[in-house]
Amino acid sequence: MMTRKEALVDSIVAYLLEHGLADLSLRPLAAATGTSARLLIYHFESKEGLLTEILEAMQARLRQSFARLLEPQAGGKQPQPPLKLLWHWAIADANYPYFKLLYELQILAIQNPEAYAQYLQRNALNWSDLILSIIPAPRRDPAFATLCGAVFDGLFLELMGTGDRKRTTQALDRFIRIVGDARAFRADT
Amino acid sequence: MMTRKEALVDSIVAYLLEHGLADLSLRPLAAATGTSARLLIYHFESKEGLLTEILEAMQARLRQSFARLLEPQAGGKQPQPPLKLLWHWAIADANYPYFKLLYELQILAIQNPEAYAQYLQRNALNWSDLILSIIPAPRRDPAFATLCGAVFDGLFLELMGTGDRKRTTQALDRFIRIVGDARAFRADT
DNA sequence: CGTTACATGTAACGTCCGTTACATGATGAC
DNA sequence: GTCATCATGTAACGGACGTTACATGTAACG
Repeated sequence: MMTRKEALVDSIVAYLLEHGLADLSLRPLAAATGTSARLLIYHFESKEGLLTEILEAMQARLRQSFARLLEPQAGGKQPQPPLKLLWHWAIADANYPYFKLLYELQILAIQNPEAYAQYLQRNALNWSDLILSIIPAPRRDPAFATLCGAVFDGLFLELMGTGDRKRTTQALDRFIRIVGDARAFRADT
Repeated sequence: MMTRKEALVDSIVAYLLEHGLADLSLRPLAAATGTSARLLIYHFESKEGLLTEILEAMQARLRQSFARLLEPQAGGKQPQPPLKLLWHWAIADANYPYFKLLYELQILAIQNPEAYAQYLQRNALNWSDLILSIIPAPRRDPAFATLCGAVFDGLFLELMGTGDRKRTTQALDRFIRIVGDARAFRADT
């Protein structure tokens, strides 16, 4: 059975995913989620507490989704390059809005750390570590890991700006092919 | 001779570069630039007008700086890969804050187009076109151009988050080397 | 000197913000 | 049935917001 608050968290998550963080304000949020500013404070102590809880809930959902991504690899699927696997997971309809929000948080924290950095610590997906972990060991040096993370971030940014899934995905494929072709990574050198 | 307003624009640009866009408010801005909210409205009509003018001024400065970057290539410098040239220009102390702000604007416009997209149109550096234009013609296909733009954006994002000029620059060098090595781009295939 | 245009100060308007005080339903325990 | 606990509604607080009304200073021009 779902408590009132859990249902509320669901609505708030949905609202934040749609409207972003920067202009969040309690009364419109309350109206959109069928409650009142009074009750938001009652359940979450403060706006800051609300954001903390909601961002934690989001992070938990993303982690769950990520775990689900890794499961079926035991099955007989043809193996995809890890970067491509990660990409299609991130741009899937179910996960895309979460990433959008986390990128917004990242930028807000850069420009206004006093206000937003506190949420970032809790919500560091630790993206670079995650990407590093899926890179085959022989290539696991800092420069290449940073590059892979940047390709991912940059393509996602481009996707958010243009909505062009096809072109961004092709660009990722190109990257993967170039890396595969590069002399520095081929066995015969 | 500098009019009062031109001097004011300078101060406001400096303030915005330091504090970002998302939480801009007239009274603190006025206090920091030695004027009053009353006068800001007087000179710029409205907050929206102020942002429009200031962002235009920023864009003009960046364009000037970019023009200065291209000039000395007539001289006897050793040619750098275009991406690397662009990168060192963008992360130079004088330009870095402008890029930071433009990335913030980009993200804000993605999450809240009603409020911010209007500024984006005027301030589209037309990044992808710019990057496309510096790519040698034989490689000028959409996927590769998108990839180069993404590498740039992603590395800049990483730089903003971590401040690690060295690692991000090394990652760019790695990208350039990988591209140079890739079979798909070598003459002997 | 008077006029005109630009520049500036003071104070307020109405609105929204996060938050709180206070009262009151609902629900289950004893 | 009473009592405690959770939940909720109404209304307001003090403050910040963008903006405006109104008066005043300043300076160049006739």
